[in-house]
Amino acid sequence: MKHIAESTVRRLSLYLRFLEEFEAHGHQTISSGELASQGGTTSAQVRKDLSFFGSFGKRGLGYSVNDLSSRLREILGLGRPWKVVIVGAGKIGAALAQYRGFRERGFRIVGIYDVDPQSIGLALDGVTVRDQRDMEADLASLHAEIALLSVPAEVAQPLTDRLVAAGIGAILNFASTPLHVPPHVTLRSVNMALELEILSYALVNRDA
Amino acid sequence: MKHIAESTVRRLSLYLRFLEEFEAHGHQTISSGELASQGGTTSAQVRKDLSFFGSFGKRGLGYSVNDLSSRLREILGLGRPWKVVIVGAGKIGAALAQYRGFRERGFRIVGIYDVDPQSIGLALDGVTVRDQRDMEADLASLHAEIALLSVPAEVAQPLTDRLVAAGIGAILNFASTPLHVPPHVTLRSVNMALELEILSYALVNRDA
DNA sequence: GTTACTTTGTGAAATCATTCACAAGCACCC
DNA sequence: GGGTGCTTGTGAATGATTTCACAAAGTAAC
Repeated sequence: MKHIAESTVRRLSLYLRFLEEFEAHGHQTISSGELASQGGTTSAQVRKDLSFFGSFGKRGLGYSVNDLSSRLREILGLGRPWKVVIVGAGKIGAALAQYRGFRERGFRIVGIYDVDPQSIGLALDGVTVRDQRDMEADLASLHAEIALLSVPAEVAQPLTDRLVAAGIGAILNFASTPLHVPPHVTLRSVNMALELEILSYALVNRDA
Repeated sequence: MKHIAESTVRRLSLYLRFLEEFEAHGHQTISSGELASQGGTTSAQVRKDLSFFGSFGKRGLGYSVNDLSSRLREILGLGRPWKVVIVGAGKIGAALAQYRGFRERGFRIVGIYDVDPQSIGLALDGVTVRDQRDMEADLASLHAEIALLSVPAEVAQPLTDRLVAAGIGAILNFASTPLHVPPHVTLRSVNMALELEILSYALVNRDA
C-alpha cells in the first residue's frame, strides 16, 4: 500500500474514539461532517483519510458507526491485544503502569523493570517490578512487542540497544533525549519539556 | 513576522538541547551538519529553520555554540521563567510535579490543584496540593501563564473553561479527549494511548 | 595576496498534505 | 418512477514543508 502520513494515522485514531462515544450513545450512523467537528478538522479531510483504505460510507447516509469502528480497529492493528513492557519504574513509569487508557485499548502491561532495589518487588497495578537484568530473558519468553521507556536520559540509549537486541518491535520513549534505532524498529518520543517550550514560543509570539 | 511552522519550533527546541550538551563538552562552534546529525535531520533543514529568524552563523566556520544558544532561548521565550500550575494531582499530575526537566528549563510549578480530600494538603516536590476551588483566586494573584491538565477526560473541558475564564495563556492537556479553547489561548495535547495506537499501526503495516 | 577548503544563507524545485468542488449514489416522498 | 435532498469519494488545485544546489563569505596556509 501507498505510504500513509502519520498525521492521517493520528486522525484515524481520533475518529475511532469519537465513533466509540457515538456507539455508546446508541447512534447508528455518522457523517464525515459530524466526525470532523469533533476532531477539529474538516469533512473533506475525514473522507480523504478514509479513502486511503477503502470506501466505507454510503452516499446520502454517512457511515455505519459499527462498521467504521471495526474497520478502523483493524486498520490500526487494534484487533488483537499487544504485549507491552515498561522499562523504568520511576514516577512516570508508575503513572504509565496504572494508566487505564492503555488496557482499554488492548495494550497489556506484561512486565515492568528497574534497577533500584527499592522498586524491585513492588506491585504496580498488578504487575511486579522485576530486576532489569531479567529483561532480556523475559522478553524472549513473553514476546512483548512494545516497550515504554521511562528512564533517565543518560541510560536511555543503552537500554534502547538492549531492547532492540532482544527483538522489541516498537518503543515509546519518554526520556528527553533522541534515540537511534535500526529501521525495522518503530520509535516515537513524547517529550514533555519540549511541548512546554512550544507553548512558551506561542506565548511570546502571540501577536506576531 | 511570517508564520513559523510548529515542526520548525519543535526542531529549534531540539537544537537548543544539543547546543547545551556541546557547551557542556566545551565546544565553541558547531556546524549545521553536526547539529543535524544529532537531531536526525539534514543540514539544509537546520539552516532553513534558523534562517526564518536571522543569520546567526559564520560562513566557513559554523555557529558559535554560545551565541546560538542565547538566540534560540530568546526566540523560544525561555529567557524568563514561566509560572505553571498543575490541575489534577493523580499519578500523572504527581509525576509532572516532580519532573526535573521542567524546572531546568525555567518552568516553575507554582500551584497544584485537586478535588480529592486525600490529595489536598500533600506536598509534591515542595508544592502543596490545594483545593480546586482555590484555583481561580490563586491564578488571579499568581498570574500563572501555563496550566498542565492531568484530570479524567470527563472533567477536562469544564476545567479548561475555568482556566480560560481565569485568564490562562496556554494549556498542555494530558487527558485523552480533545479540548476546545478560544483562539487567544494556546492548547497542546499529549495523548499517550494515541501514541501507542500509532505504534500499533506501524507494527501491523511494517512491510506494507 | 592568492589559492584551497569549508560552511552558511537562500531562491528554486520537488515533495507532501490539505482543501476545493463536483459527479455519482442512495434514501425518501409523493 | 421521477424528483428532491443529502452525503460520499475523488481528481484537481492550492498551500505548506523539505530538499536541492550554488553563490557568497569566511578561514587557513604558504
